[in-house]
Amino acid sequence: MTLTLEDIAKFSGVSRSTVSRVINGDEKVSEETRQRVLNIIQQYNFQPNMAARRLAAGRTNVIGLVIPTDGGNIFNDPYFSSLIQGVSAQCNHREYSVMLWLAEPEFEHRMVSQIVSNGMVDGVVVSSTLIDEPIVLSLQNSMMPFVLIGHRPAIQASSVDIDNLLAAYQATSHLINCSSPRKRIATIAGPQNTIAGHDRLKGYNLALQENGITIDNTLVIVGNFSEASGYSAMQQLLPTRPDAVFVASDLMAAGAYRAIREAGLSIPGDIAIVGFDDLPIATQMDPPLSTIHQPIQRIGEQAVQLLINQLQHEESKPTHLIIQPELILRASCGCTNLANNSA
Amino acid sequence: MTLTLEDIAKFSGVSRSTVSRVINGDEKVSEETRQRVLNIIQQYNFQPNMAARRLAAGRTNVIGLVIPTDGGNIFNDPYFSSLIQGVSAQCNHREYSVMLWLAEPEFEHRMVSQIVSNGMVDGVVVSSTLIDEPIVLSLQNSMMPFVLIGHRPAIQASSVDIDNLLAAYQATSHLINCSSPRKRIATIAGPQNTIAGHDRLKGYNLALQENGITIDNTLVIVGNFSEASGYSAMQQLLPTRPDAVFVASDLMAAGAYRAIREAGLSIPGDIAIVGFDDLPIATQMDPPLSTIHQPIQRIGEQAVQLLINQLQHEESKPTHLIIQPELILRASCGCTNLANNSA
DNA sequence: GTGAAAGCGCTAACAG
DNA sequence: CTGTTAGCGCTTTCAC
Repeated sequence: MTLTLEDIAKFSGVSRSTVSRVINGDEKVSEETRQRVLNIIQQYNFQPNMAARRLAAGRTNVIGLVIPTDGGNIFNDPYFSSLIQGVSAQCNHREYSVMLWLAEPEFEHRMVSQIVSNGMVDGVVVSSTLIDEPIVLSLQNSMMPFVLIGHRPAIQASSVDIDNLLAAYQATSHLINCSSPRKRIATIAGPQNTIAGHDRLKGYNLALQENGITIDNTLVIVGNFSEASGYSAMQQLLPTRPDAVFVASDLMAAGAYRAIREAGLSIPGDIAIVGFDDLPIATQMDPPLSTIHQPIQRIGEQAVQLLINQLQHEESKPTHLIIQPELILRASCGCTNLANNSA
Repeated sequence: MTLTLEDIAKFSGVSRSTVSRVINGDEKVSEETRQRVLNIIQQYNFQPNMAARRLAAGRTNVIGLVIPTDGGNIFNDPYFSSLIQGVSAQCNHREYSVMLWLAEPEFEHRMVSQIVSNGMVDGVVVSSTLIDEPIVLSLQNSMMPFVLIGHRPAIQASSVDIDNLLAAYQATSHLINCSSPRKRIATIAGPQNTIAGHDRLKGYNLALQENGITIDNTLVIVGNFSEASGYSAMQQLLPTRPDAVFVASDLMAAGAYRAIREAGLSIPGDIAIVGFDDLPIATQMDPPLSTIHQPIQRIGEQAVQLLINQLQHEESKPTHLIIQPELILRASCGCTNLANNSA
């Protein structure tokens, strides 16, 4: 039923190899032959069989996207959706397909051996949120090319990430110095076993230090990036009477809003807030949330680009893309300078 | 470097065929041989090469998940995230992998021919939101087994879906008859070229009819399921002074809340609301949103089950799973009977 | 129960 | 520039 190279060869009066050459863009085919074959291919809408191709050439034109789920319902956070979308879009452009692995811990072991040794993909993009991600280590020990989303200095692989530390530093500094300056700057941090959570807290600390503010541990609550955790973190924070909070994710900021509203306080009047991520909800919050913009989709796209370049050029030395953060000022920080506003 | 069947055969002192039999669970292998081979396999953590397997057997143990994106940034809606998660989880359990195709319209054609003819997947799950989804038609004309998410009576394929019409009927009826009954029942409907949008509007109409309320077209505004469209739809609705609104998605309900709040009206005091989807945000809205629960993740899982059963048993007649809706009563409908409450 | 042998559809030397 | 020839690693008759 489905056609093979052989059939196309027969139809166009050449050998199988020539058809293969045409398909793979080999230079050494006369223009005339090429056109003839191309026509036939198009006419029959011929698609070479991936499995055979893989077997013969060791290449699948498929990349894997690995997202560790850590047991949590990671998908309440649009972060991963955007990532998937970016990865997928770039793959479409480059004529690659994407194999998605949501790495539930229980299947992790089987998944890793699959990924690295059964030849389904040419390489993988790994969303490496945890500082100590076992999958990343396994990958490191394999021959499988991969690129990380999330910077991991210790790992010998390309990566793309936002500068979390700098971003948090800027956000916190802004709270301290903007036109509606604050004194008691709290933070709702992310989990400290994640790179982002860790670095963002470091950025917060740095900003306080540089502005001569001593760090008060009662003003630091660690959440888990979710709305619910932001809510309860804010409840814990309220008795300490902060007048500003740097929140390490927009989702947690939404939770903080809820707690503040319930306490009958106003934003930014009583408490100024700056978030992190610039999710779509940030513009719809009341008041609209000042936050750090993360071009998540672009990050996904760039990870794929790095990976494909690496696959095609056999480049050996890792590239590290660090994306510069951008602070988006809206109403929640009480800043009146809205030059940089958006939406 | 990586092992082959041949290697395992050598190590265990049998032939390649026997190893293959063991791996594929063929009965005709002596228990003793089986154990010996199994041990070696485990010891070396051997993974059979998928490409070779596919080529020889015509089976990949990979299913495709196709999500048409219609150009929109579909991923603001957690619906698709949950779907992906459900599909992925079930595939993990059944030892399948999932190939994800976000069908951007521009790549649709190429994607479809890939899907159906290059043998990367054994079958596909398609999220069929549009009534007239071209991909579904192409699939229909191919030999590729597939199951639909979203009911399509005209299509000869298994499907799983919620009973949108009944759900909308129940939601609307509740608004009319609950302990805080209403008269001017409006609706913010979904796009009428989607199955869900269409059926939910039908359910709304049916409920009005059955309760002897004449349908007033000024009380019907069509949105596109997004927060923003819910917001502007509600703005259009406000001048018509509805006292209740059935909103065809929770995201739109969030937008409606925003418009109502800005207009200085209260929920459910001035306007009662019932949403649709029961997204995580529903419980966090203020007041918590009464809505129709959709077990999206389960729907994804069941679609995979249907597909895999079909693949393994060569079943021919399509199965249609219709999931019964469940109305979750929270505070937004003004109903005091909170027996059914959640979260 | 087990092994030998014939491909699955393609790519990649190697000749010419 | 093009055709011939070996496989890639596995499954699956078909003998034994």
